[in-house]
Amino acid sequence: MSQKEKVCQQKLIVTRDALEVIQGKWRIPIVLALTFGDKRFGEIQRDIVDISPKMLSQELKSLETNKIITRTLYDSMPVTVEYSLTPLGHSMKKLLDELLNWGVTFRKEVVGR
Amino acid sequence: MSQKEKVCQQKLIVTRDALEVIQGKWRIPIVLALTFGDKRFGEIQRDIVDISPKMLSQELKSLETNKIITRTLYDSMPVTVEYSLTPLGHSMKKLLDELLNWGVTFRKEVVGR
DNA sequence: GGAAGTAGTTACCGTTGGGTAAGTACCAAA
DNA sequence: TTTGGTACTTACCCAACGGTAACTACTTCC
Repeated sequence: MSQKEKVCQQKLIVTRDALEVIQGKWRIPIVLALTFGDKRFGEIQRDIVDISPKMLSQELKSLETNKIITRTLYDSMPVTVEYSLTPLGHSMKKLLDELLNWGVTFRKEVVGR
Repeated sequence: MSQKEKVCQQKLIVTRDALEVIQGKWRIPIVLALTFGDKRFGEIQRDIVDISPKMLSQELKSLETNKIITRTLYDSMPVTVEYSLTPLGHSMKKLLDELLNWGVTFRKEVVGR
């Protein structure tokens, strides 16, 4: 196997690992919403209007187990829960920026505006 | 709605549009493989060892309709087909780099190398 | 007491993403 | 004529992703 092919193989492995974690319709949008500051369940739901509470709950859990966000319960009245990005979550910002950037490019090229 | 919330909304819209195009297990890996040069069907299959011909064919078509790759048929003996990135496809390189970068970070943090 | 807001959970169901296996069609070399 | 290489397509099936709707539990406000 050539050097080039080896590099290709390694990049593919790492990229596919990363993809597994951020796959799906909702995980990236949730992380993006949290880059604007810590938010409560209801706030995220209001940002991402068409996500159901079931999916939001499910995806928040998945992001928590992958150490991308943390869940903090405040014993206030009424009980509130805040979600925030971990350092690992914050480390996704450049990735999110590039995704947004490319989204703009794609929009111009294909969608036509 | 505050200025911040408006920005959040707009970013969410564009990002979700972009996500739709690159979603799934295989599209990003295929594009990544093609950043190493134009390739034939069989070559991509050898790079991404566990992709089935069905999925490869299906995802190549999807990438073609979204103008990310082009399909060129060479009337040689035997007939060969080459897939290559369009300018829009090439514009994904920074995104792929960041995904790889983050993949490395994630690996260190969670998988534990 | 009833409504409304907090943060979810549960049950049910349908679509689609993806896997397996086999088949197609063409050509070349042995 | 059989094998092998090119590039797929087709049929079948299952699990996971995601949607809808209803329900829970607690508290405060009216």
